Amino acid sequence: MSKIIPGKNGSKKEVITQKASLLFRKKGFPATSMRDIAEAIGIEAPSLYNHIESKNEILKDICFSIARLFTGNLREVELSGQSYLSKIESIIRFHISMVVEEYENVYISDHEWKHLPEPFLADFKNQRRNYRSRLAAILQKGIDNKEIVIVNPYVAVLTILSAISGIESWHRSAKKVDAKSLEENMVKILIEGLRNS
Amino acid sequence: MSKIIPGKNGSKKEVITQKASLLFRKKGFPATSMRDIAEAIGIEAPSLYNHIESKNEILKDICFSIARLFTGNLREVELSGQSYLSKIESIIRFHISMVVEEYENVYISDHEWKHLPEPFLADFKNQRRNYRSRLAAILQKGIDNKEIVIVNPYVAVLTILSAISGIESWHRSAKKVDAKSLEENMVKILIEGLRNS
DNA sequence: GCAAAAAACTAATAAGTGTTAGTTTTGAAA
DNA sequence: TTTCAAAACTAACACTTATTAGTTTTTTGC
Repeated sequence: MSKIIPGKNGSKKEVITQKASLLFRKKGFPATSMRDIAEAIGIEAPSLYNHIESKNEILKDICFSIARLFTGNLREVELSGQSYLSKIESIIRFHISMVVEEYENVYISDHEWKHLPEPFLADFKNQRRNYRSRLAAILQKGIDNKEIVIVNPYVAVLTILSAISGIESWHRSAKKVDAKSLEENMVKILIEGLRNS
Repeated sequence: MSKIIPGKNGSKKEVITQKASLLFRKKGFPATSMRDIAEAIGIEAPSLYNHIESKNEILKDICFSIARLFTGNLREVELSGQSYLSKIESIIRFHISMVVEEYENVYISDHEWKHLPEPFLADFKNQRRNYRSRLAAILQKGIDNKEIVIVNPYVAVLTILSAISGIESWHRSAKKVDAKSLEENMVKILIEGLRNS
C-alpha cells in the first residue's frame, strides 16, 4: 500500500535503519522481528528486502557507523596538544554528547554488538579493544606526568566508559536532567576523581 | 538417559538456573532457547519442565534473587551509623563484590530484566527506581552535610551504578585485574570525585 | 500517456520457538 | 524383588522466525 517516504536527508535504507534502531534498543536485537520493523514503518516484512540485505546488516551498519565516529574523535584528540587530563575530559564530553544526540544507536553499539555475525563480531571486538587500549595509554602518560592520580589505567578506562554508557538508561527518565548539567556533573565526578591534587 | 546430578548444595532446579544463567549472559535471554539450556545440561528440552515452570520463571528467579540481595544490603547500610560518604563507599564495595562473586546473575539482573513478563516487569522496575531513590537520598544528605561535593545526586547515582555495572564486561578479561585492586581503584576514582575537600 | 524501474504485495519455505501429552526409564524404599 | 514416584524420553503442537519467489502496484523519466 503505502510507500516509504524518505525524510529529506535519508535514503529509504536509512529510514529502515532508524526505525529498527529504536526497536533494537527497546526490545533487543533478537527479540525484534522483521515484522516488528516493517509494522513500525507501515509496510510488510518482505518489502524491507528491497532496501536492505538482511536483519544482520542493519545491526552491522549501526554498530560500525558509531564505532567510526568514536575512533575518529579519538584520533583527533590524540593529535591535539592538550594535557592528558584535558584529553580524557574531551573524550568524556564527546561520549556524553554522543549518548545524548545518538541515543538509540550508541545504546545498540554498546549492548547489542554481541549479536553481530562473524566476521563482523571479531572485527568489532578488535576495534573495541584497540579503543580502550589507546584510552589507557593516554591515562598512563598522564599518570607518568603526575597530572593524573596513580590508578590502574585499565580500571580507570573501564570506570569512565561504563559510567557514561549508563547515561542511556537514565536518558529521558522521570527525573529530567538536562544534557548540559548531566555533562557537567559527570565530568566533575570523574575528572576530580582522577586529578592529582 | 543421564540424570541431572545436583551439586551438594543445589536442587535440580538450581542446576538448571545456573546453567541458564551462563547462557543468558553469553547470548542474551531471547536468543537462548530451552534446547540450548537442555543441551548444556545434557538432557532434552522437555525434561526441563519436570523441574521448572517456564523459561520466564528462570529469568524471574534470577532477577528477583539478586534484587533481594541488593535491597537487603541497602537497608543495613541505611541503618548503620557511618558518615554519608562511608555509606556510599560501603554500597559501592558491596556492588563490586556482588559483580565479582555473582557475575552471571548480576549481569542478567542488570541487562536482561527488560524481558521479564508482566507483572514482574513492573515490580522489578519499581524496586529499581526505589533503590536508586534511596541512594540519591543518602547522597543528598551528604551534600547538605558538606561531606560530599555539590553535584546532582541523581547524576551521581547514575554514574556510580553504571560505572560498577561495567565491571562485568571487564571481568575475566585479558588484562587480569584482581578483584581487590579493582575494588580499590574504582573506589578511589569514585569516592575522590565525590569528596568535598 | 508510455515504458521501465522501483518498491510494494501475497504466498510460501524451512527452520526454530516454548511447551504439552503420553510413555519409558531410572533409582530408591519396602 | 517389587513398587512407586521422580525424571528422563519421543512425538507433536501451534506459532514465529528470516528470507525467497513471483506478481502487482506505484513512481519516475520521457
